[in-house]
Amino acid sequence: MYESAFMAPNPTIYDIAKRAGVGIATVSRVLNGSERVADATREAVQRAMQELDFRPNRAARRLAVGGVNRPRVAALMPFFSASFYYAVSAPLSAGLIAADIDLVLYNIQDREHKNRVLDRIVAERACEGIVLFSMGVRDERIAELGRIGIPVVCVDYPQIGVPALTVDNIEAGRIATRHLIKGGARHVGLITGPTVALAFRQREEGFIEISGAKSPQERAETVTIEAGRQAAINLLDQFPTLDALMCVSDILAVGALQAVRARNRIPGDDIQIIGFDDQPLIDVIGLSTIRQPMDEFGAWAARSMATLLKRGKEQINNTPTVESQVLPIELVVRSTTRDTSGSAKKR
Amino acid sequence: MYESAFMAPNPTIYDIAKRAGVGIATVSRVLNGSERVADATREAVQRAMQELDFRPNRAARRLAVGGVNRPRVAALMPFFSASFYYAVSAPLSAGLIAADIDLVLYNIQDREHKNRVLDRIVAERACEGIVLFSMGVRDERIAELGRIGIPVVCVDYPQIGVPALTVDNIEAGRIATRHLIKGGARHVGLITGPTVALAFRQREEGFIEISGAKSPQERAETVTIEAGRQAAINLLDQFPTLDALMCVSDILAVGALQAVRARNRIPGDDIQIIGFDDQPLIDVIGLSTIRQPMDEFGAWAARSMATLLKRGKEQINNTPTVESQVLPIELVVRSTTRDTSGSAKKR
DNA sequence: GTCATGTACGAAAGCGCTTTCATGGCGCCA
DNA sequence: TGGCGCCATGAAAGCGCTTTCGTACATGAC
Repeated sequence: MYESAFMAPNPTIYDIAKRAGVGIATVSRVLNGSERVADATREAVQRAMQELDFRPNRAARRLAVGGVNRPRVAALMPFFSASFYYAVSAPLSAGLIAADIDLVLYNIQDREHKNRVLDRIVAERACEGIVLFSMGVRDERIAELGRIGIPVVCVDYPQIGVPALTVDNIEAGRIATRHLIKGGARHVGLITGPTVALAFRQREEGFIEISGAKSPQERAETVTIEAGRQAAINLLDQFPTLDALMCVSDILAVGALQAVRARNRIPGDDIQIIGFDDQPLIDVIGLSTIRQPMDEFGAWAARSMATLLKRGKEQINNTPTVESQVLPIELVVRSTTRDTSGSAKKR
Repeated sequence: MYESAFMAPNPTIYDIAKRAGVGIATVSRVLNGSERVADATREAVQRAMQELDFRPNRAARRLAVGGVNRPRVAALMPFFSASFYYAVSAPLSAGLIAADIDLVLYNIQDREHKNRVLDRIVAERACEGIVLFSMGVRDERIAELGRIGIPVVCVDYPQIGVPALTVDNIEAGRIATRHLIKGGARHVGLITGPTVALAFRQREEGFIEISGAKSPQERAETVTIEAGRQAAINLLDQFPTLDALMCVSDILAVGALQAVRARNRIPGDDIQIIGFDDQPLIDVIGLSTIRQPMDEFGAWAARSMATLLKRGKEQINNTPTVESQVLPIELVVRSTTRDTSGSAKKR
């Protein structure tokens, strides 16, 4: 396991009782702040607890008090994607609360971290369900989750044998690229993001499909405005004829926007820029983008989990009750691209 | 308690075993996907589970498997404040993960919801610690939390007897208002937000202190761009001489910005606008604002919790080890106000 | 000094599950 | 046909805590 350095087994109330020379009932009373304990005794117990670095076992406690067995689902989401974070987790949280399910949130930092978290969840039976956002998972683990009856759903990432909600990111990449070209672009460039995210890789794929593999591209290693700006600067300086930029995320696009302005070029006029997601505030910035329904991601995950948890037994019977879905995306034309087709939504 | 309608006590594996005519060990094996069960038996057990709507008790399970006793802290944060949400919970989550503490997130919808959640946490010993964001709590409950040894910290909201991290929102309100006046404003208006948030009320208070109680004001009932826009429209139409707007949140200010433009007035020129928080992307929008260090809010909460949990025993001894702090705020002048004092930060 | 009253505390019985260990039935080889 | 081993299964022992119940002792009234 991946536990703290010194695996000294936690002391129990028996250890405390022995050390303090009292019975376990008394230790328990001290633990729960009961009045009916002599001061001297209480102090002795507290000293013992301190010396042994005692910390009560929550599971045992709950078992004993008979606390309600409220289900708990773990949401694993990548740390890098700020845009996702709020838009998705707010409705997720709201939906789960409505279904009386607790949400344990894990901001996954990297692949190794993800594996650790999953291992723990399995080993400790820490949660009744798992929502995976925008990431890959080793199949064996998923299988194991299924075997011990922990339902899993994926969002923004397909996983065999698991209900998933996704959008067609390849198509989204195509649409964005075509839009730029229809708007008159002759030389389009790509700013892409960390390869961990399948969505980014797929948007990239759609882009290349339309614009050709030799189109200039730059990869931002983080999804930040600064990284987007830097990538755009590189691209712009290296390829002066560039007249359009597709960025695989709005945040990167905002950085690109700044870079373009810094180079005294006019966004939407002599150079087009498009992003992805349509995250909050992007509209007021005026960035054209491909919208994906991020709040629906969260809401769907909450609904699906509630369903799966409710009929946990059918799940055991291999009768999945939640279907995978592919949500439509939408081109949103604002001021950083030229609107050519009358069909595109103008905002 | 606040449990599901029909409080039929959950069936246990004994009930299942009896119904299926097997021993509890077999039920357990089925539950854990063990191979060593005859198909017929497995099916019988599954049927019984289904019929009785069995769902395993997590606490018992964890007790039995001896899962590690990783501490768990609950974060209660209000639903309305999108700006807060990401900026604060990302570093909180990161900090807690680093300390190997699980984060259970509750998006609090209203006062009643908050009370319910707190009651449950106390009754079920669901968490080892609690972080309260931007909200009020009945004192008795806080006291009770202390008695059973659950540490509490507050962020963006002071609470007697609890370490808290706050900013001086009254002073922030004063600073913003003075800045507008120094920039030449003769007639300043206020757009404030839901009264649940103490921070809003305090910024309002600072505003009134400087500008006088009879200054025009409008209250947005939600913290959304649209609500801010509407409030600004009302104000602008009702008071044509208004030449500055203080909005208690950036989001409201963005709405106000749109309203101002819609009325063909020039932000930063014939009408100044200032917001609060300096949330992500606000800089690229160019809004002047009072920055509060939101990521420090989350980081502090994580650090404090880790400390408090580590020395849970001193806590019992009433030796608090975490001190309350008041963080400095900062005026950030951008394009929607006039920069008069050379001291203000220009971005 | 006796008896009622109270108070501090320990023994022990669970809470619902996992897991080890023992058992009985069965197929298989000699 | 006897003996062997294997497999499915049940009995029972915990996991660490809370809580009831009863005991021992101290206190007060008479």
